[in-house]
Amino acid sequence: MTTQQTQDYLKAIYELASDHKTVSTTALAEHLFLTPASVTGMLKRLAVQKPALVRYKKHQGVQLTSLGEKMALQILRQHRLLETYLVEALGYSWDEVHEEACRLEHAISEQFENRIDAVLGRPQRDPHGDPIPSSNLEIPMDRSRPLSEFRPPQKAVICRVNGKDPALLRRLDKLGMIPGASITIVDYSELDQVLSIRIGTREPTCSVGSTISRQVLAEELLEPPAGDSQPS
Amino acid sequence: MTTQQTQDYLKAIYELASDHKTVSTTALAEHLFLTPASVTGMLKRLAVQKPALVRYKKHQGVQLTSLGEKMALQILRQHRLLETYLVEALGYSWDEVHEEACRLEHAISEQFENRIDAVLGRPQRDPHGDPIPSSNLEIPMDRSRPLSEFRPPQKAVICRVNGKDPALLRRLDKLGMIPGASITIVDYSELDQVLSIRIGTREPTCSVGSTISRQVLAEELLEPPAGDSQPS
DNA sequence: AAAATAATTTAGTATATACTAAATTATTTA
DNA sequence: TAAATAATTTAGTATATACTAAATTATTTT
Ligand SMILES: [Mn+2]
Ligand SMILES: [Mn+2]
Ligand SMILES: [Mn+2]
Ligand SMILES: [Mn+2]
Repeated sequence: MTTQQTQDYLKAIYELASDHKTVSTTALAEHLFLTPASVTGMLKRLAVQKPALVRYKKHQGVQLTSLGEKMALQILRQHRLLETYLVEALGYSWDEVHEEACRLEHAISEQFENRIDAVLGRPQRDPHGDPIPSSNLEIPMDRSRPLSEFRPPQKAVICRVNGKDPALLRRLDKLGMIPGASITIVDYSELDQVLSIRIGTREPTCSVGSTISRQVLAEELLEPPAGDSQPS
Repeated sequence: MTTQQTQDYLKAIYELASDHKTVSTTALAEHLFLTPASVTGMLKRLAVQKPALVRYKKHQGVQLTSLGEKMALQILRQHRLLETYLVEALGYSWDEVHEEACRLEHAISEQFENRIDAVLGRPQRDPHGDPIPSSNLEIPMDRSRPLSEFRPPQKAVICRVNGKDPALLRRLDKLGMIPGASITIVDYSELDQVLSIRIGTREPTCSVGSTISRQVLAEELLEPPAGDSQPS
């Protein structure tokens, strides 16, 4: 049987390994709120078991094997479906779902997964805009970038929010910086990296430091060179 | 923190101790599919921890302390609310819910409990007719008896079904022997303890052995001595 | 009540997972 | 490149929980 710990480790490795980069012991330890020593121990176990879930060589970080990645995607699917269900069906707010989903994801059956997927109408994104792996574990990659890389006068659409800190999420919700929102970068201060952003057509604009702007991902909206038709 | 094991032990002790009788090591072991030796070990731990969850003396079985009973009722509430939710909101059948609920009950938060309780309209009974402890952990006791104790020509209303064996539950469902059904005992065979029962006004009657009749609880329906008004 | 049987406990072991402190290896700085 | 710093691993320990085999205690039969 695959334990809760195993599942959370695999998920964490997947999340930290953008593309297929190697993940360091320390990064994992921080993400999971464990000591590096504990992580080393666990990684060895994951690497040694048959079939192996990770590739691990001392001092060189870990990677998921393809089985490990499958399992990570499966649990990620469960996590994100659950988050979506909690919001859509049970009235949770988006800052309350992470913890609950992180416990439930280890307890639900395939049947449960299928039922909530069906009730929700096979959603593609969770409340934070993160893509939900399909039932055959395919996951669409978008070309979003952190808001911190945008500069005036770019326009963009917010597409997802990293990080699960409830305070951050509540703040973003209050500002209206939620997935789907259209924004315009109106100013940037080099000195303190504060971005001034117009959300929709709202006034006044709001200002966010890099702590926030690094956590919010957006896709650039290219201004049509001429004409006034709606962009598709 | 109180672990999943602790919660399942407490629930099992509660369920096996009808009234407040003492529960034997062996009975617990059977109920939990563990060896008696393992149970002894766990009971010692539960008895010794501060505050104690059970009272335990060698060779004399266990009882819940009042804290242990509170915790058992809390987890029982979660179990039964979940079972109800799975049936009502997610389309499970009553033979599919036990296992799922027995995993989920350890993973949900108070918030989750409150939400499903609200969505369901504060149900009093789970799909098997078992009473759901209220949020302040009060549980109504009914005066139902096993069907095996009934004799012709008694009439009764089925009020709950013990046991979680899916095969039994599917059988009962097919027969129409579900909580709420009115029945009449039409025959009893001393030799093999088979009861013939009319369910509602259905024909033909059905016959059940003691394996089934011991698991089905019913409340006797006293025939009004005269008149044809509806009994309240 | 002795013998037989059943129930229960003890002793010793195993696994998964976490921790701390110390040792080692890798990377950066001077 | 040597020293300083950072990252990682090793070694040793702890906890919760389960198991098996053997020992003990309780109950039932003769
Ligand atoms: Mn988790
Ligand atoms: Mn999410
Ligand atoms: Mn359970
Ligand atoms: Mn039930």
